[in-house]
Amino acid sequence: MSEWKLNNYISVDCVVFGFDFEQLKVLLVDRVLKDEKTGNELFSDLTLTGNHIYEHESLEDAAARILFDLTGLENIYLKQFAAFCDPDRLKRPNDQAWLRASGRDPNSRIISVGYYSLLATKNVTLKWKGRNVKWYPVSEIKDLAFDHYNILQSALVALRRELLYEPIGFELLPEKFTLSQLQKVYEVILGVNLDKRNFRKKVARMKYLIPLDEKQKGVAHKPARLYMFSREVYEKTRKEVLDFNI
Amino acid sequence: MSEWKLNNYISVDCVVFGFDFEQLKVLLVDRVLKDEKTGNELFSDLTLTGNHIYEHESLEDAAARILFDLTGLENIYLKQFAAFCDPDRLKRPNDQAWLRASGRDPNSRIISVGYYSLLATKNVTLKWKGRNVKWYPVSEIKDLAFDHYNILQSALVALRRELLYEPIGFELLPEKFTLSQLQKVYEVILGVNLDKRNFRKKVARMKYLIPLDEKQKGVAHKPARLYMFSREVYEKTRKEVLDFNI
DNA sequence: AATCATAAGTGTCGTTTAAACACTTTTTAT
DNA sequence: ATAAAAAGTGTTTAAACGACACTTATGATT
Repeated sequence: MSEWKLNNYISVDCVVFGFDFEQLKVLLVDRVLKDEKTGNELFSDLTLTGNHIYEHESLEDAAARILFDLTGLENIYLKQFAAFCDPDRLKRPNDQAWLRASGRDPNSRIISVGYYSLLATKNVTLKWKGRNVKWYPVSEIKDLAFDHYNILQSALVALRRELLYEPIGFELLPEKFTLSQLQKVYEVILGVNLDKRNFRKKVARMKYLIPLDEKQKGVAHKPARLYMFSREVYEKTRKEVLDFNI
Repeated sequence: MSEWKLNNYISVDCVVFGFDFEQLKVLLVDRVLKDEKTGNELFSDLTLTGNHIYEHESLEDAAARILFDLTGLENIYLKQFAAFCDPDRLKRPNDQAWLRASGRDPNSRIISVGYYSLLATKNVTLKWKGRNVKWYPVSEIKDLAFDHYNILQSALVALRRELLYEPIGFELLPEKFTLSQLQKVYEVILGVNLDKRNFRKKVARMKYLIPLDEKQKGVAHKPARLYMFSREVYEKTRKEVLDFNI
């Protein structure tokens, strides 16, 4: 057993969550491996969006870069949630073939740090035209390449927990949103049904949720009032709000 | 800017928290650098306990190994809380000298994954006799080597948060403990004073806190009833308990 | 043996939050 | 004009929170 391991590679995997007012989605890349000579497709599966880090780049910067390359957006909500390091995490046959085909030592060890980010899908125009990147409903995903299914599940757990205790639901919505849309965020991510009146009573206590003098337009029902999230109010009041749920 | 970075080193840093019924403490190593020729001490400062990972070892296993080497204990509570990757995290003069003296390229990049662990100091006999490892009160620590002060603060934030939402206070106490000792855990870590009667009402609702037919001995006051934590009851009831504090 | 010092242990009340529950209103589409 | 769709709104009961003070059991001291 060597004292420590050289040639560990560090990569960042981004679990890019998106919300379209109906479902929680995640950005996945279609990984296609073709036979070098014949050009026949050997296999095709899906991966999270990820990349190795540059030499003078922090993990956070690498994650932001990946997101920028995908969406052209900056200052997206990004949260590191875990590091993945199982020595056998890239040892499945497809993954080994993929590593060989892309010129990497299939025995090298790649440690990956996971970030999740939150977006409203309608804010996003996917930029990474060179590859096949699309939104997929999280609930329909059965398996992914590498250990990415595991990473995704781990991101989901972290997201649920974060959502329960921090105001991050807004990050999955456009700047202006309705209370029903916000409620749906909680319902979809936590997998529960919430009572509309109780939900509204609860959010009414959140000072950082600012009602606007503006309503939905073009909907075939009573138009809802729009709200926005005020980060300033949140930062100001977060210390007061800290209560100890022992 | 290279496509990705070779020769990243991965290490694990363990923030080993201990509790002695009075204070929160942390295990630190006295890092002494001596001049190669004269043997004079060039500097001495404190680091967290950490190590590089072995070739076929997961991060979790590496953290458990470090803990075992320190204390001889297994199955200690261990929680990964963050990865530290700032490209300049080892660039202070002492750190550079230390890396050179220990035969490492001072320009190599070391990415460190942080774990914190929880122990009752009275359960522990420190084993790592070769080096100077001791408990230090967390509240008295002003600076540490490398970016370890930053890592420690980050561990503290993670610990406080975890303590608010999960029953981990027990991990800092002996198997059998009194309610006042448990209350003290919360008070010290969260930095608050709690009302004894309200605290007891609250913990009375925790089914996994088992009162024993046993009392403290040898104390110069009314002896307290002893309790223990039941992991089985906790696992059974945790799903019921999940409520959504939206 | 009596007293002291120390921490354990215990209950009430007013306030806040949680959870269950149904109807009216406003808009667009037909 | 009417229908369809989602917005918006209040009450009641139960549980939890937060503030607050005295009695009890033990070992130490005299």
